[in-house]
Amino acid sequence: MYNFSVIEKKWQKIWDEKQCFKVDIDESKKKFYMLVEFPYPSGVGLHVGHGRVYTASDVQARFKKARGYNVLFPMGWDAFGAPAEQYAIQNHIHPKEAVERNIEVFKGQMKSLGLAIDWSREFSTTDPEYYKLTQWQFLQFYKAGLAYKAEKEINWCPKCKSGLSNEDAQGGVCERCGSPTTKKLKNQWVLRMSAYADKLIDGLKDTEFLDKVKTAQINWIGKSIGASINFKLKDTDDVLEIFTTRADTLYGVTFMVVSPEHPYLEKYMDRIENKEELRAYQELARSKSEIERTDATKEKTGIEIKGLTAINPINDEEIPIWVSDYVLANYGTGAIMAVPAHDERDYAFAKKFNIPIKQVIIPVYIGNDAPIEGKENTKRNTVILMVKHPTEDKYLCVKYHKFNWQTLVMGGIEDNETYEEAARRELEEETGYTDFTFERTFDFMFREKFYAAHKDVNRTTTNCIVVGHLNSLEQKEITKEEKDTQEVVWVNGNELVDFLGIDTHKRIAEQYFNGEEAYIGDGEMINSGVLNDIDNKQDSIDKMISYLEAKEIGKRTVNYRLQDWIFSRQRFWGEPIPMINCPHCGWVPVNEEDLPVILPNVQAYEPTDTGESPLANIREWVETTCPKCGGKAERETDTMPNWAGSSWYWLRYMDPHSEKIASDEALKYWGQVDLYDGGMEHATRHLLYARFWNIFLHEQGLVPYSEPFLKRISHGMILGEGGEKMSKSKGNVVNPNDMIRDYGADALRTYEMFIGDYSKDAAWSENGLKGCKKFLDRVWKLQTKLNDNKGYTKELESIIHKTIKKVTLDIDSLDYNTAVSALMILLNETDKVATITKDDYRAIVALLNPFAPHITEEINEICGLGEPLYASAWPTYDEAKTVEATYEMVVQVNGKVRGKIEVSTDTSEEDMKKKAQEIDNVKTHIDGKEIVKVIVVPKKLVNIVVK
RNA sequence: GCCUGUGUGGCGGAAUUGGUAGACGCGCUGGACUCAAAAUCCAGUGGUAGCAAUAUCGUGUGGGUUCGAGUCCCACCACAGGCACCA
Repeated sequence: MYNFSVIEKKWQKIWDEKQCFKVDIDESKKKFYMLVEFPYPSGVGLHVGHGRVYTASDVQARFKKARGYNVLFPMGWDAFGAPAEQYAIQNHIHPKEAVERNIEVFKGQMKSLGLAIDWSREFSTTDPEYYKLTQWQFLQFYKAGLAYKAEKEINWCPKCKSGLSNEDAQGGVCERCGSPTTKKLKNQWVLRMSAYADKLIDGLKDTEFLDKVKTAQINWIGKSIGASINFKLKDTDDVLEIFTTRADTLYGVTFMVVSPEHPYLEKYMDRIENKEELRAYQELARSKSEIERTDATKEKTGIEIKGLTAINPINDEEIPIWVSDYVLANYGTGAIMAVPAHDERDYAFAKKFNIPIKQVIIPVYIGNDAPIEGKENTKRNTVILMVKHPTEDKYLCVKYHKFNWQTLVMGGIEDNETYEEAARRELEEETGYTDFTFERTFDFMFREKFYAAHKDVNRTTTNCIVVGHLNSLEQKEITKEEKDTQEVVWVNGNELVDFLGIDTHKRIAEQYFNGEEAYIGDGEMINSGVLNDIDNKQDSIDKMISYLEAKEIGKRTVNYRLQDWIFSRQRFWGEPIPMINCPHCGWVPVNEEDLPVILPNVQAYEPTDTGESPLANIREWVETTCPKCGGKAERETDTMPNWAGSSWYWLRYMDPHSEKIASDEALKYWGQVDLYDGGMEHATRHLLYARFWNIFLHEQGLVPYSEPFLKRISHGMILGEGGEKMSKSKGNVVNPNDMIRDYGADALRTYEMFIGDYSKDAAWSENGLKGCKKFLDRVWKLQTKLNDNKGYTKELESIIHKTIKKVTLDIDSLDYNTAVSALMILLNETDKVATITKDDYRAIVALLNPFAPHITEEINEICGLGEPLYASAWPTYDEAKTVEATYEMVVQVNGKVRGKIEVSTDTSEEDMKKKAQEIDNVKTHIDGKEIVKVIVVPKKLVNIVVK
């Protein structure tokens, strides 16, 4: 047979020595920039999952190269940050050494996979020449006013002893170690990313990111349009500013809520009567982890502030102020107007603390008998009664004889009557019961529009639901008229919903048993002054905001969930932030010609307990002179987050030895990344940071494109044989080195492409890998079948053209698995012929080359099939020749397959119909039946419809 | 709770976008070669009934549209991922 290990090493050496994949700017060719996320060189080496991603990128790169593109396919190392540092701490070596060692391992593994990488462009984010430019770019942010130092409540990981950005603390969990994060007040460098929120949303239009990636970004940015409204603080000159998307509900405000961190609490502490209680609550909130605090399912907590109230600017009502941690300090203004009737959270809070609920939007339902157009409409206020039986779990209903209605007791409210009075009167009139105890009314009323058949008019009722119970079943005599029209029925609680015949009454029963909910839907405005009678949300919001703006008590405002980027880390292994703190001049940037600020050698690089970077202990490094006044000054000791180096690395590949980010020529030629492959976990971190960074560079005139990446795809994971995630503890980790040793890189690559849909997870199967090895062995063995004929073998011609077409289109659309399968089909066809030509063989190895580059080059060379494949053009196909002379025509009767027949491809529709009906089995299904119609799909099928 | 996805043989997965469901591979069964095993090669392989031709059921569940539905529409179920008190 053949020794794949020898062949693979041979070709890897040739590619290296001849620099086959080294690229330069070539204006005569179209460029293609294939980028795959560069790895953190950790100590464990590559995973078979990496193998899948790098192979797919490599297939793409080799394919595009063969198609005539000038392909940039680079690789580098994202070596600052946690993985390298942790490896170093655990193994007691300097991170720099650890990184060098790990890079060697990674690079060796990539080479043994046979990747067509241009290694002349390799760099590491930890190279001083590279991080010099990272620091330089930070200074550009600083000079543009987009980097600032601020005392901020930030996410803090107690285990890593470092601050984290919002993106690094998603879900209240540290991105590095998984511990729950807390909040800490720290002086931090921050990048003003929030100012780019709209640009980050708009820019997505110019990209071809996967929809789920776009959605994730848009959700993370969390744009919401609303209004900010100023509530006067009573007896002060201050206003409490709030943000709301529901300005339409301003009349429904019954309390305010501020976050425990709100500055007014400190400012007015002297006036607050329940200081002790407030302090205790603030302390409680602070001590909680972010997960505990933001758990939406937990019960709401809070306290009312005594001695401080607000004034509703729309109606001058005095409104109590509460403190609760369900209001977040870092969103909006850290304060809200609470409208319990129309917000779930406010409703839950009001219910718990017995705060009044004021409905300002009333839902409108169309009754079971819809209003009839043209009939007179009358309006009525009504009460509907939920009356409980004195001793049993039964509820009072009435059954109307005439109209077959089954309802709760109900009736109109007369002038000057309270709900309770109306309820008592109706109860007595309709049922004779008098011994009634009133409990409450529902929080929400509703309107119903319907046709009242008994009066022949349309009605609009405004309904209040009264809840109470009877103490005894004593009944007064009721009028004959009432008796004749209806009958009193007691219905069991569990049968009530089914018993009631009207949707609105069913709903009442459901709400009675399950509890009411805040009404957040559309409806008609009530109790709302200037807004009354508007019947939809959006109009109400618009009208209210215009009104507020006219009166200068509020304005239209946009709010974002996206926060500024916390850019300081209290770690050793990162880019030093090139800033100097001078007692006279304040923060002064390091002179650009003094860059890079080199990361010094230290004895201890473990994080400190003081919340300071380990760099702070190196006095000779910290102590420096002020670039401005020359006096004594100190360096910033915090370092950059590990996302800094990855926020511009794709630009560096374009020209990795430039003094600048890259030369203008290179930036212009390579432009945007055409295809960027990476994990979904970066959709809202790296991808957002990188886009922000690039948009900024573009605005500074430093790069030609605003959006860095044209197309972003994401790949599925490789799972263990059982379908679970590979992990050491499960013992199901597959080491790519072992697979390469046992089956060869070509087999591993082919299998990883064949394993399944590239965008989806797939379970590893060593038998599957063996199958692909077998396939390559069979391709190898075709050598024995070579003849001296020219061109394609006649019997194979059509399938070869078809396969070229299929593989070409499939690689273009990233359907690698079906491309491999098409090649397997082609191979199976070659088994059916006695001998093949060199041209047949050349086509097969050329198509297979991106997947299995070593073995195909070897076959190509020893059989003398042509130029080396790495330097050859992709095979072409003739569309006309992809069509075969005959096809199998399918015949259906009533949509069921009843026969198949081989016919010539140029058979006319008439002949198709005729031939279809000649098939014996078709005849048996249509004999004696009437043919209704015959459907013909050219070159495919005939369907005979019979009755 | 909300937003994305995804549900197809024993397994990984195909299906030209409404036209033969299960391509291709794995596994399994039988056979050839071998003293034997491995490797290799050949044949078969969704369920049920049948010697067979063939019939019938079958793409998470239940409805619907259509000559024809894995594919389209409605409702539901399950799983995965993301977000989650964002006012």
